[in-house]
Amino acid sequence: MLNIFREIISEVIRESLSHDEQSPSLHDILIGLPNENRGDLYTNAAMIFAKRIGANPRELAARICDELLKSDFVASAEVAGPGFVNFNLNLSAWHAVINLPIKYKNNYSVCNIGKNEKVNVEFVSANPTGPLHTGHARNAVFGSVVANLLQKIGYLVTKEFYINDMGNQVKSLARSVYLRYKEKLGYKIQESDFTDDMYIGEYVKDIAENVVQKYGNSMLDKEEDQYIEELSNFSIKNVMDNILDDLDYIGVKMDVFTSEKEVCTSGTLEEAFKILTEKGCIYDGVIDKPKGIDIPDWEPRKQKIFASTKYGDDLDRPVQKSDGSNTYFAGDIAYHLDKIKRGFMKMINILGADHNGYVKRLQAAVSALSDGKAEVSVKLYQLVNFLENGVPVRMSKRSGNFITLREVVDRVGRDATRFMMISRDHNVMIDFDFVKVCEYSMENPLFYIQYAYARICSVFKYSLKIWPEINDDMLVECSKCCLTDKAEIDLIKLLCFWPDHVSSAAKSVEPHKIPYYLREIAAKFHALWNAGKLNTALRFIDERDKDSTMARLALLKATASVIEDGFAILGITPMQEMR
RNA sequence: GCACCGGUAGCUCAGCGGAUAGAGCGUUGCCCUCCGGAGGCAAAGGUCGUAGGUUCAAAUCCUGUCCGGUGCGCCA
Repeated sequence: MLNIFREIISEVIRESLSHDEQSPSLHDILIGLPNENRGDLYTNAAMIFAKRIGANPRELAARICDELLKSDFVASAEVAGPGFVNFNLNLSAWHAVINLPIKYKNNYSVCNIGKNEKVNVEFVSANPTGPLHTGHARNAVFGSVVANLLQKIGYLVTKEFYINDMGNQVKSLARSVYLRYKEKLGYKIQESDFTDDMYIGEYVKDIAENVVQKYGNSMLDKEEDQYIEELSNFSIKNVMDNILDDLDYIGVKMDVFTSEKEVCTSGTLEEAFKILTEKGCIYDGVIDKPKGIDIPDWEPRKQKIFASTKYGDDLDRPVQKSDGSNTYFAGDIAYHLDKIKRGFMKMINILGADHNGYVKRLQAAVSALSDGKAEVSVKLYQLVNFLENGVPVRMSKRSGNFITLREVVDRVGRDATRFMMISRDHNVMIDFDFVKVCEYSMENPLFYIQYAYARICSVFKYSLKIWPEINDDMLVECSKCCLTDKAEIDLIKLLCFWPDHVSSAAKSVEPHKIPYYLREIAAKFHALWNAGKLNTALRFIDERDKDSTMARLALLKATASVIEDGFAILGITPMQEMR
């Protein structure tokens, strides 16, 4: 619907542009809801484009008004202030909007801004050394919703998990499992046998049990260098199975898992080094000591370094340690080359805010590898603070007493967890209060939206008892002339902007806009519900008047459809009743 | 020292170039002959951390500055 008006406005601007200038795309034209008493819709396009055209904004606005008025949908239009165009629609325009979500269902918000371009969304990518915890929960939900949104606007999305199955942490895991394994077989093990880098969660004992099942006591007499490889692989497999279950538990399904080890042994790493060396941005040198922080045992060390400052980083970064082995960064460079080779020119990585120092070097590497053709956008999300009725829950990773993703979901449910994790801008810390998240109150927007949906379902249940024959096609076809009240039109306006909001949330990678908007829709619905109590003419069901009931049911159907679409994006199941 | 993020109503947060800055909670006062009151309506409450700058227009963009969080050589 809004695009009809965008076309008209765009046409006016196009006529005024000289031929060599690019005409504005429809997405560049803002149409919004103005404040009360200024009309139904407004656009600032005249002011935005006046400068480029060299025209007077008010004159351009006047021309836009003239063209808008030619549309059957437009009742009136006027220039206001420095060049705003405010315009009002005929009721028939709003009534036509109602049909769209009913007819197109989840496709109502689909568009093709992405033009089927491939996008890789890498998220979670937890170390395979233990179960997912709370930080991963935010990561998982954020990543999956971003993927859903990008899909909506026409990108071909691949959801990917990078398995860090190399390096010391994997060996530590194997050593930890080995200790528990010996314990299972009757050896006395002290807590002090576990060094700081080792893992002491209960899951380590579970893996050890599996080792006993599979290997019996055949591992017992082996030296570390004999068991470490076998046990690492076995442990990683166990932990990854667990992580997959955890992801499933929170409603996340990955498309691709890529192993760091495979990337690093497939020749991609050498290829990446070759490309970067040919570009002259790999050299042997010494990193300067960072200023302003104390590193007591600092000493200069010669190592292989990537000149990431050439591509906007603050410091050059080592790709090899002084003993000649590769750093984690080296593997990650190879991994991103692998993504590029698989055809991803657009990549999104979801990382915790504690990785902020890593962003620039990664972008530098991708830029260098692809001559600036590929781009990786890193979305950092802030911490989640867990509270128990306002009191912070203490966590310590070392003691193994951190909260796992599974515990959170067990406690408050999958939908509540997902909603809470996605309801804030990723740049903002979340206070996740176990008590409040479960409350049935206004402090819990999820409940409020679910309640709206359940009420709509309830109305349909009731009305179908009276007229069992009513179906979606009839709701699309029926006359909506009786829908004239402000409360009704207000709700329709919100439904009208739904596709706009989805694409704007997707383009800016800001999924939290979805829950906020759904809350607004729910609020308008609840207002309408209550309006029917004061004014019986506004009640949804009038047993003596099937026609006006159908019109109202159509509005409710459209509302329910948008809520369903929004929940699908968020990965949440709408509830038909709240009991 | 440098980098990234935040600083908007008593509290938790939206808004991120547009016309009188919004919502929930909390406070105060109203609304059930109801298709689910687990709701709704209204009032009070703000020089958008601060100082400059750009613009017809700044909470929004730029620069400085203050406060809070995070990170900064062979951890991955």
